[in-house]
Amino acid sequence: MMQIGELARAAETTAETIRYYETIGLLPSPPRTAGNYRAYTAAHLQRLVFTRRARSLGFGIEQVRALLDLADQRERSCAAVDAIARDHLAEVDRKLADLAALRAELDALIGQCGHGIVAECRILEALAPAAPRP
Amino acid sequence: MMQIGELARAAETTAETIRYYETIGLLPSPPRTAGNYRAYTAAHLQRLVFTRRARSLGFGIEQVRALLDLADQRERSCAAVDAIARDHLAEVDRKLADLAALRAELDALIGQCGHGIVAECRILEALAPAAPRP
DNA sequence: CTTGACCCTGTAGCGACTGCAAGGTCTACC
DNA sequence: GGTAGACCTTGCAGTCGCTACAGGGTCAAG
Repeated sequence: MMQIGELARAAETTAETIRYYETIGLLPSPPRTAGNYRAYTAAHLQRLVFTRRARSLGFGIEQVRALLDLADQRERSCAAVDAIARDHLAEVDRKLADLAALRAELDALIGQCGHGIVAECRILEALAPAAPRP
Repeated sequence: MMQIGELARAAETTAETIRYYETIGLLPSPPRTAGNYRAYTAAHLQRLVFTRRARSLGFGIEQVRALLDLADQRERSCAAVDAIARDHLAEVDRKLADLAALRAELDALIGQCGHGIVAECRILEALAPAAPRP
């Protein structure tokens, strides 16, 4: 039996996060000691490590919830697991593309700076395309 | 003089966002009509377009605030503008690297799925490295 | 018996909006 | 003059995934 701080260290997270996961029903409420402390087992740790790892891979809370549920149904096909992971990969690819496009635009913007005064700054001009040029 | 909906359409945003920018002091409070409607000019539109464009390039609200302040000091050197833009580019590069690393990890995870049952799913195993294998 | 490390609940805050409720105003038409 | 409908007003709650308190309780060591 561990208490919450120990569990947090073991899973490289914080007690606040663990309590948060409990309130949103992502992790089960553990039994309590006589002094009302949460008492965790290795099974709780495994579930928490799973959760933190999925979160660190960018899965959302609801996706993690679905993955945890699936992991409990050991006889089911893992097609649903695969689908969640592929959905998430597609989402990550979308974000990567967006960010790369943004980077290119930002880079072009910076390349235009002539290091003069603000009145002639091409970065500011590029940001405000409707600005009148005297 | 435009009212808020017209300004929103012209800047491709919403009235709610414009009012939000006003409450946080990013955009100035415009004069009001007799009926208490906000009355905007072309200058307001220009400032709003600037703001939305900077936001769409990923600059944070505080960075936009700084850029707007700088744009008003027309005689200053634009080195500060350049610095803000370069800082942001560095931040975007960091995010791109993080996301690319995450993508690679996720891709490796998915490649392991043998399409069997959950009990043997390598995706779930990879997520919970401490899981005992029977 | 006190110190200090740990734990408890409950609530507010972050960023950048978004959505909604309950009401006021303006224009057009009958 | 009445009314429908499009617009506007304020204020507040919700989003996501935590994080940071405040104000208390518990427990082992010295």
